[in-house]
Amino acid sequence: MKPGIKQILTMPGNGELITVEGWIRTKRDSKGVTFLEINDGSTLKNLQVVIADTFPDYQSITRELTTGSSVTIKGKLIESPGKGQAVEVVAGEITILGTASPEEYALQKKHHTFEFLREIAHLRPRSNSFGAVARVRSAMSFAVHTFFQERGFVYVHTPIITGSDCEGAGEMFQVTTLPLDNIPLKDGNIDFSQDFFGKKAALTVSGQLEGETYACALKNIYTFGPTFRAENSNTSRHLAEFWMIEPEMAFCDIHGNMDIAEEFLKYIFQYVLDACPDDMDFFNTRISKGLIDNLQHIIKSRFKRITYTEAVESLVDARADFEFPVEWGIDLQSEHEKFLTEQVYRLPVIITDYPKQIKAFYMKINDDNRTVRAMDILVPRLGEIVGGSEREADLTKLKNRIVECGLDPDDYWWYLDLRRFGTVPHAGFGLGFERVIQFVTGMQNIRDVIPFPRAVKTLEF
RNA sequence: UCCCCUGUAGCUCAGUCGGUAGAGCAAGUGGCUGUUAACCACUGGGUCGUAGGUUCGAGUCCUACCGGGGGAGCCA
Repeated sequence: MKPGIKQILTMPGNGELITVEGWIRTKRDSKGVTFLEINDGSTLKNLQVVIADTFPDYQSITRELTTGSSVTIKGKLIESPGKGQAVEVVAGEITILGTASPEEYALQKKHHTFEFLREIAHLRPRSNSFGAVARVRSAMSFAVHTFFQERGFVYVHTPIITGSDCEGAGEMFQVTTLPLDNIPLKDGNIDFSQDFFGKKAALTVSGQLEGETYACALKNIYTFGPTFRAENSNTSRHLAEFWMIEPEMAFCDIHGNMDIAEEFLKYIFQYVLDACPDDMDFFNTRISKGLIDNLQHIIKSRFKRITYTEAVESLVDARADFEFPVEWGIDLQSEHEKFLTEQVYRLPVIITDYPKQIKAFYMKINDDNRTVRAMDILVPRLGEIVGGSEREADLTKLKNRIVECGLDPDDYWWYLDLRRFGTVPHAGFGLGFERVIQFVTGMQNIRDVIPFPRAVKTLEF
């Protein structure tokens, strides 16, 4: 493979003949010389190409070298006499692969808002911000795998299409091949026996239940894949299609669960700082000032661990003017979470032992019979970034909880079998990948950290 | 789904008391001996989101709908 611009920029400017391939970001003319900034996505940085007016067909060729056009340029790599860069290329041979009409090409060399760039999602990866997000997202994906693989976790592919109507994590997108203009009915209800799977199917809202089955065989597993929620939520923190990381560990309790989650987040943060210094510097200076210091501070600190009861006490003691009054039993609202992470602790906070009535049926019930072994990690600005728990391993208690939650134990027959045969204490958590990217990059809107966001009434690309 | 804000040139916005539109950037042309957010001069560019309504007259006021943003709920 020919070296990309990232590599070229590290080479000595000793006159070696090289080939640059990329897209023109800007062109600057002076009398007698034209400067191009070429970007190929390998790095945030551009490579400067110099064209002297002695170049054959100088006038006509520089006219076509507009922002956005694609080129192959052969030339000598030399030390730059200018101040802004160590090396530059003296153009010897220029091939214009594709022009980009300045009157029509939307992504001109000026500042654009993220809202505008969202409307040209097919071109926005050619901008600095979205190139940087793409590289950071890729590095973070790799870090997810290296973290778990280094620790012996098995990567399990849980299904995208699920038949269990009862994962309970949110509204589901239905999957069907039934003709929507002529749905077969039986006794007035939709006859799913005629559908592709012979029963009602949907896109997964979580791979957790399936993940537990593999943890109860391979001990430590993780999933990392797309997840779908048909919630009508329109916020900067929600997507209808997002990527989730869900580790599940057998022979592990809530404390081991918290340890892994904290270690994992710190690992990811450190990895990105090491792997993407230019991009992170860009986010630090252009998107969110103080971002890097904050990440480094978090990496060095121990996350604050408190129980739900302690959290409620501290919120009550604060006597802050909350819109939603605080009392034991309520689910913590955004304002409460922000108060804890931004005012009280100024660090990620792990809250454990929530009231059972505000948490899912599968969480292990504590001896007090009113709280469960849940653990959520809250971070400043974004709120909940991790949700997890030690799972109920006792068959009878789990059955009772299913009934208590108004669910039908028959629907969970295979899930209950995990407790019927060789049950073990186990725990796990789910982590929204895009939220972690938001946190690491400082990007405000979740729709700008995924290439093609899917959200309510949003499916153009 | 609810609350608030918003929609004017390719982009970001201004537009006063209701009198038929303006700036910066981008683009085009010309200039400038090496620029780097280049610089200087000039030029072109508008169905004021859509549909109604009030009015002699609507970018401006009213209503509905659509799009965008922020917050809330739900959650990851």
